[in-house]
Amino acid sequence: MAPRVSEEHLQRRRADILNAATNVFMEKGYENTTMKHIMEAAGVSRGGLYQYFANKEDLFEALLEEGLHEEATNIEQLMKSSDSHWGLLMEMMFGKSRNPDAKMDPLAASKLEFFITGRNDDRRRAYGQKRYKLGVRLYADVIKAGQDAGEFSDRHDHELLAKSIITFIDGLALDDAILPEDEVQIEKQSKLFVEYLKMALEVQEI
Amino acid sequence: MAPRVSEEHLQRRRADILNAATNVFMEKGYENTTMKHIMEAAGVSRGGLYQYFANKEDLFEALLEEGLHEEATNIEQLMKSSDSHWGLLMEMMFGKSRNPDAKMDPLAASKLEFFITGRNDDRRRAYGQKRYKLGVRLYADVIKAGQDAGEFSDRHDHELLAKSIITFIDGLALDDAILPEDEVQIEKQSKLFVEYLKMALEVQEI
DNA sequence: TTGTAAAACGACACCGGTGTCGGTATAATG
DNA sequence: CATTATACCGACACCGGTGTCGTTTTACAA
Repeated sequence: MAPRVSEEHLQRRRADILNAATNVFMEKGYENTTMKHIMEAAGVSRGGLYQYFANKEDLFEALLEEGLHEEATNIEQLMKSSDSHWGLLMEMMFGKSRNPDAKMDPLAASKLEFFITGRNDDRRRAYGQKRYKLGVRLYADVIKAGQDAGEFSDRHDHELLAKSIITFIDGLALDDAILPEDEVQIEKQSKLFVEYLKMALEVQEI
Repeated sequence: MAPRVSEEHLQRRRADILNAATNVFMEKGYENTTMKHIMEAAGVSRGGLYQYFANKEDLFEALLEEGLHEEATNIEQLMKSSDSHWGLLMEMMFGKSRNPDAKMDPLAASKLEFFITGRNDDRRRAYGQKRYKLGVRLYADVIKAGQDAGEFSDRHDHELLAKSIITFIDGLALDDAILPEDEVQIEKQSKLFVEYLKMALEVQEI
C-alpha cells in the first residue's frame, strides 16, 4: 500500500524537529537537554518524537551530519570563488559564509560536550575521530596546495599546521563557551594566531 | 565534649576519599561517575561518603582546590629556582614538576567536562572564570616581568599572550582527551607553539 | 465517502542515581 | 569499665528521564 503521508511531509517534520532541537541544544547544551525539552520545543508528543529518532544521541548525530554536509558544500563553493590559498584558508577559519552575523558555530559548545562526555564510548570516539580527520584533511589539503603553488613556504609539515589550526579553533571555542563574552578576547587572539600562521607559511600578501 | 575521633583521622579519611575519587574521575570522567562508584573505590558506605561531601560537585571542587594549591606552591618553588623568565615559562607550561612521567594533567579532561557541562550554572561559571583569571594572571605576570627585564620583547600585550597560551593548552587538552594518543601529535604541536612564542617574545636564547 | 496504513499521541512501567535517616559500631573520656 | 558523642552504615523513598505500547487520529487511495 502507498504510504499514508507524503515523503515530503516526513522530511519536513523531521527538519522541524531538528530545527527545534538546535535551539534547545544552543540554550541548554547537550547533557542538560532532555527529550522532553525537544518535544516541547518542537510541539510534538513523546511518541511522535521517538518515531523519528530513537534517542538523543541519534538525534544529535543527525544534527552533526546536517552541519557537516552544509559546511562541505560551503567550502566547495569557496574553493571555486577564492583567488588565493591564503584567502581560502582565512575563509575556512573565520568564514561568515554560513551565518552572516554569527562569530562562531552556535552549536560548538554542545559539540565539545558531546564528544568529551562520550570519550569512553567506542562509537562516539570513533565518530569524533572520523570528523577530526576530515577536518585535518580539509585544512591540510589547502595548505599543501598553497605550498605546491609556491604561495606558502613548506618549511612546516602541512598536516601538523592543519592540526594546529584545529587545536586553536577548539581551544578558542572551549574558552568562549565557558567564559563570559569579553573575557577571552576572541578577535585579538585570532588576529595574533593569524599573524603567526602568516609567518609560519611565509605569506607575502597583506 | 571532645570529638570522638582525632582530627587527623578525619583528614586522612577525607584524603583517602579524594584520592579514590581522583582515580574514578580519571577513568570515567566527571559526568559518568556516580557517588556509588566513588563509594566503592574508596571502600566507604553511602552514609560515610555523604558525611564528608554533600554531593559530587562539592567533592570535585575540593579536588580542584587541592590541585590548585599544589600547583601554586609548585610555581612558587619554580620562581625561585629558575634562572630565566623563558625557562620559567617553559616549566609552567610543560613542567613535569608535579608528576615526573605524566605528560599532562590526568584530570584535565574531567575538568573540561566539569566546566563545559556547567556553563549555564552561575556558580560553576563564576568559579571557572575565577580560575581562568588566576591562570592568566600567573602567565601574564611572568611575561611582564620578562619584558620589564628586557629578556622579552614587549611588542605584544602580555595579557593577550597569556590568554593565548591558555587557549593553546586548553585546546590541546581537549583534543588529547577526545582523540587517540597518536592522532593529535601533542609534542610536535607543542614544539611548534613554543617556536612561535619564542618569535613573538623575541627570545634570544636557544 | 469509506477503508486503511501508518503517523501521532500520552499514560505507563522501569531504571539508575540521589540524599536522608534511624540504627549500630567505635573511639575518646572520666 | 561505663558512658557518650559521633563516625559510619545501608535500607529506603523519591525523582526525573527513558523508551514502549495500545489507542486515536489523520492523510491518502479507492
